[in-house]
Amino acid sequence: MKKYNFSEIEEKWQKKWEEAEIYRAKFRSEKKKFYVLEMFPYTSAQIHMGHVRNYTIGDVIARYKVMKGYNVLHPIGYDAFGLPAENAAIKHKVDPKEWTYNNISTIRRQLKKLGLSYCWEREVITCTPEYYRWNQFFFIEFFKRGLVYKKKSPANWCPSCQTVLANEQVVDGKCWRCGSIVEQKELSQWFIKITDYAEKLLDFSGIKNWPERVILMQKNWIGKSTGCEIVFHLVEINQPIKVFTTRADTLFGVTFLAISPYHPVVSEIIKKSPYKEEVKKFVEKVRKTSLSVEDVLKTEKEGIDTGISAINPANGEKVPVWIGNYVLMEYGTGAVMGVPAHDQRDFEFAKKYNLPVKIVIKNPEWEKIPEEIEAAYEGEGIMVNSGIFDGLESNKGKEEVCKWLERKRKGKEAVYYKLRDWCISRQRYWGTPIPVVYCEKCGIVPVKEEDLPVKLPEKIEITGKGKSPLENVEEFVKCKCPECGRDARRETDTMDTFVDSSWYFLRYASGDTENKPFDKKEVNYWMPVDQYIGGIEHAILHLLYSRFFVKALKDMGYVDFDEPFENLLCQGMVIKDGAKMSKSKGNVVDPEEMIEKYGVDTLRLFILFAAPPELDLEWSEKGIEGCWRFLNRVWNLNQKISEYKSSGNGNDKKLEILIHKTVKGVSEDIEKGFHFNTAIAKMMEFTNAITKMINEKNVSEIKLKEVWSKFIKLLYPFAPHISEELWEMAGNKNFLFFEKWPEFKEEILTEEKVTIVIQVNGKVRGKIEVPPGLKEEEVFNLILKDEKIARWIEGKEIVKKIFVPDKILNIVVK
RNA sequence: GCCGGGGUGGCGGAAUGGAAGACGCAACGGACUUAAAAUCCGUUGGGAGCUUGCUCCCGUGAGGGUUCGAGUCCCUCUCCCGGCACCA
Repeated sequence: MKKYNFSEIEEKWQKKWEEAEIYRAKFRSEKKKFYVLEMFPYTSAQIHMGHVRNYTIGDVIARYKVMKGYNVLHPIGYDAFGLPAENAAIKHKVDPKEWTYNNISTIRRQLKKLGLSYCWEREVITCTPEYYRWNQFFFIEFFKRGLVYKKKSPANWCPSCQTVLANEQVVDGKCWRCGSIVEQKELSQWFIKITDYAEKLLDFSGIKNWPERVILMQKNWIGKSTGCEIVFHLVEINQPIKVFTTRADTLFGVTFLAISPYHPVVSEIIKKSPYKEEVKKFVEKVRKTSLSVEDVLKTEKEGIDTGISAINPANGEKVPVWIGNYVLMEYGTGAVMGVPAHDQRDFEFAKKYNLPVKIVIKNPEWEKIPEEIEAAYEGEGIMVNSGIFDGLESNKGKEEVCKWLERKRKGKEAVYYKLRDWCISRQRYWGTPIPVVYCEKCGIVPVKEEDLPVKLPEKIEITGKGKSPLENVEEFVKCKCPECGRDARRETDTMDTFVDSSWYFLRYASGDTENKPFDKKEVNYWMPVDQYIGGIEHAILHLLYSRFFVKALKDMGYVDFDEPFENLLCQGMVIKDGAKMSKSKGNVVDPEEMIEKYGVDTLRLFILFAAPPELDLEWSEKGIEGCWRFLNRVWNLNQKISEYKSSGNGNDKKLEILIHKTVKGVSEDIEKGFHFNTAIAKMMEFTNAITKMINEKNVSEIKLKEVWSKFIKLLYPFAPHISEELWEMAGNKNFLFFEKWPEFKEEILTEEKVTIVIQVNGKVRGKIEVPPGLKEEEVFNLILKDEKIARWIEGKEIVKKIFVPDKILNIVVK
């Protein structure tokens, strides 16, 4: 008997598939399409098990959908710009481009080894001028419509390296390379106005099936809150100041105002404050401290009395104005009303500085208003000490106070979002140059469309010192103003790589990309992506930015749909010994080694079988051996079947039911939630059962061969190489890829016999084999003859019987 | 703190409110072999009983509830994982 020689088989079919170009996607408007997409790999390293899992899931779906008759698009590309290339350049003196392309060729070779059904002709590499040119094009389109703008914003700055650091390069508030304390430095940076789309991004009605948690995470990230904008009056400065609150019902409990050290009015306050020096010192101190997340949390609430006072518009009361380090400038109005009795932060602040606590909402659990409280009461209640609003429910009070203020022109209803504009400036080399020119006369001028792309200069020196590597490239910086033609300077910031990944899926979906970002007609045909697959780590940024891009492009008339990804599957991590695979833990399993040892089909099968896609997958060498054994059994069974001779046909019907059951099970497992693990289990059950039947020699060879060829088709999306080989061995000349997925008939599934479970008082007391479709009475009469069951009913009063046809009979006795 | 998700054999994991533990791994027994590996055939949640292949009891984090019947639905608690977090 010939042994299962996986390496020979896999090499053979990968070559044949490539030669026949079977995966090339074609635009065919009359055919129903299916777009399967996996998040493209970052070109910083080799392929790891996480990628194998991601791409295998996509590949099964793609192959299955083709067999189901869809016109499938299944592309791949490389996320090729970004920091790692530049870091490698600094560390090992290699050219970022060379480094990136080396990695790409490794990754491409690995992907091909995995036997994935990609349309390679559509490969996208984001660091090519052919691609990033369109990043620049869209930037300018956005610019024209006021969707990009420049503003000062703090950036992480390492004073020793003299460079800007990305958030991930700041470790414990220190520079990852030299360990100096990272400072915040105000830099003028480019922003995309994603906040204009906050409301549209909160609308998920165009999405069919995303994990609930991803939608939730996006909603929280956007963070819409409806409340009231209230105008206080600053007495000594004689100007108004706005605060935002979601609890206008607590307005009468305000005992101070707290404003952010970054608030524009601070300079005015310093001028008028009786404690000028102290206030100035405090503000400077706060502004110096690092803004990293951990630090902010650790920082204790601190503030300083400015000596300035404000008038509460509700009751004309004068309250002190403080500057507080806990007031964010980036959210709301940069100033908050302090209500210690009903806000825990304000409470802590008030306790620390001995500010009064005034209760204006009565907790229903209180019998009377307490003299003192130990914590703020943030719940609902009845309004007290609130003038005309006394006795009103706080819930209603929120709106009533707001309306009342509106009539007095001292406030209005307002909506605020946590979402901030998207900073796309990177003071880095390896990215898309921002296509803008600075002219002394004309100011900020976008590069003309016909002059795109603004090419990234090659072979430049990257030291990691100084602001941006591009600033030192004279030929790049020096240019002419597109408007007036005078000497001008080029922008040296490059774009965030999230810009690249916000529309790559549109580029894939376009056959013709010669002189345009994509072909509208083709993109409208293929899009939206029917199934997107990737890691949960992109739940917010990448997915939100892509949604924004598509919505903005729709508004600009480039596309006709408004969601990029209709269905999303977030696959779990591949872990070993309970931890994510990583070099530092030394628990990495190299996919290529596994392919060498067991073959791709076995690797794919194991990775699909070991856990459902959305759960973490524990790597197990023993587990992969189990899948290896399964494929060998399939291989050996195939030989047995090809040599099988028998005239018996007693089990033909049973075999027919078995294959229909398997087809149904596998199809449904794929359809509802991609339960590949149970689909594979069903195929294993099938082979176990068919083995027995072959040994019994009671099936006809015609039936056996017919059923077996259906099974090979089921196996194909999971283990395509071996399936294709078996298919050919059976004498077929065509590729399995173009075969129709087997169908099942429900009526064949009605078996000759069903097992009815007999329960007495809900406990299983027996089971009987009967022909299907028996009535309750018939079943009951049968069990009376069955001693084992009957003795549980004997001498008891039958209260009632519950009967589920062909399934269960439960007899309730007393 | 807030918001999600989840606790099922020795392990990975199955179970439209209807036989808990499919399938795989590990383990054990047997066949083949001089022997081992590989392969094939069995057994395998825990406990008790005897006539040794059958009977009964217990069992899905803990406690309660709904139901003829709960891993599944409801309530309380507990532990684990993930996200967010001075967002006014």
